[in-house]
Amino acid sequence: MTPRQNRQRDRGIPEATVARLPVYLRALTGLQEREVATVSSEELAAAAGVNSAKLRKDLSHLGSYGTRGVGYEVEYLVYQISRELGLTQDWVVAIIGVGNLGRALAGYGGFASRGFRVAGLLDADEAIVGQEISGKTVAHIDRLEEMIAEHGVSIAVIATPAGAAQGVCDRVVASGVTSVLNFAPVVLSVPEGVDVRKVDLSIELQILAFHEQRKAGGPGDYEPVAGGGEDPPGPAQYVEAVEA
Amino acid sequence: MTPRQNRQRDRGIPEATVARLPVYLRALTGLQEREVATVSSEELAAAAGVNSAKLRKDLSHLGSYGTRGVGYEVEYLVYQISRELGLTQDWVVAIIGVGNLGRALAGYGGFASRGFRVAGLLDADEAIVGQEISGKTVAHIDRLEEMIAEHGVSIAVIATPAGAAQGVCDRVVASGVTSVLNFAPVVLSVPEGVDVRKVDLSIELQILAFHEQRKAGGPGDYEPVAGGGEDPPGPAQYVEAVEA
DNA sequence: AAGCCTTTGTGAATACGCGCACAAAGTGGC
DNA sequence: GCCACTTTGTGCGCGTATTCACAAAGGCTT
Repeated sequence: MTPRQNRQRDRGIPEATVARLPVYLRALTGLQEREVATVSSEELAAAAGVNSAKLRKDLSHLGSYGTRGVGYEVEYLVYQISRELGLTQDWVVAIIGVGNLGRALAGYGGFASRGFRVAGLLDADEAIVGQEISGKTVAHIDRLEEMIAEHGVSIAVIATPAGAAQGVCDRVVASGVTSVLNFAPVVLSVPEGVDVRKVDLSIELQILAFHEQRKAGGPGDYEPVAGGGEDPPGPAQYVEAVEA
Repeated sequence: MTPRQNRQRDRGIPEATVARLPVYLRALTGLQEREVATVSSEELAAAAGVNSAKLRKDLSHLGSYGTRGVGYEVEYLVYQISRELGLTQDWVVAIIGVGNLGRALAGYGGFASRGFRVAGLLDADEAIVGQEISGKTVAHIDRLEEMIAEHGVSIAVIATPAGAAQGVCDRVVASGVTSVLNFAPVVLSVPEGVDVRKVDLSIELQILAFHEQRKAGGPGDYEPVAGGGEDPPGPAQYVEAVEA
């Protein structure tokens, strides 16, 4: 991802900071529910699982919203972060692909609670079209463009099989959508100016497996290839290992 | 040190590299299906959506597996990456929390296809216990420790409501699990040596909203203080703070 | 075998993110 | 009003990640 030129003022909030703001926000709303009025960077950092200096630096990118000697006013900070993240306005979301995952997403409470409104569910499978899921009727994918225009969809959630994802992506982008959340296990290619974020369960598991393996002693406890001397194993031999 | 550290199965593979290896692996298996025998770093990088120099450097951490002037042999590279990630062995997974998301996870094909075996599904809800989901019968959460020990679970997937997640996490960690994939919207605290990865749909959407908002002109070009249209949360206090 | 062409592997430069440590700023007590 | 105490905001150094650019290495052709 390119560090896009951010000409807007001094609003160059680091990407790493942006990624943490939602975490802070969640911790803060938790405090709000417990009616805590103010919180120190130390406390909030602990709740968010980060270093307190990092938290202060992150917040300093939004402005100077703390009070030295006291801390941050919870409610005020919630509002500032929400505004920075764009959560003070509503975002219209379309979920494309109503398989197991799409269904789970449609029923996910975390959407509505933060200003994300699911305008519609779409699928190509005639057997699914027409079904009612979480209070919404599944529409046919043919009506994708229509729905995007009609409801003003600005974020598309792609939960289709891998093979259909790029095609769907092209269509939503052609319809003017510039933000895509992709659950399909493919790398989507999009034109400049379109943001894609990817969630991939399989990749997360593989990363965990790597660390788990390392804890257990790393790869090559056994040498998987004969003649494991100093040279890298030749290409011819591993095939047996793989197919064995 | 010689430029070629033979057997540089250096445990110091950068985290950023590890996170990309599964992406390369997926691109490679795609090539395998199309029966492509060799691939250049340029082509593979394009398929994985990264810079080719980065790809080469990533692969160089695993060893010197390419041929200059030719590229990488697809099948060989698939094997090497799989081995490095620990996918040449089976990993036993337990899914805790069988709501919408847990159900979707249970049926997710990406698990089984990479050596992840779902040993069991667990839930606290008596109405769900006993149901059959994707060929597995849901067990009661009381049998968590028993199941972990019996099946040798090494990765726990937590898909419970937020409130239950930390408790479940403590229990799986106490049972010896050292890798956790957390879907619950909470920050889990775990002892040293336990890896936690988090997937949070809501956070991803919020990050997209931030960028979407910025594309549209950024937050609060005008001061979003009282009278500005929306009702900011909370009474009068922070309004003063804004203007002060 | 020699030369040309392609592509890898990597040194070097740059950018970025993190966390320490501390001065500045504000609060509360007396 | 002054002082002691708390906590923010940030300068700075360090380590990691990314990208460029090129020499080395291999194959292919003649």
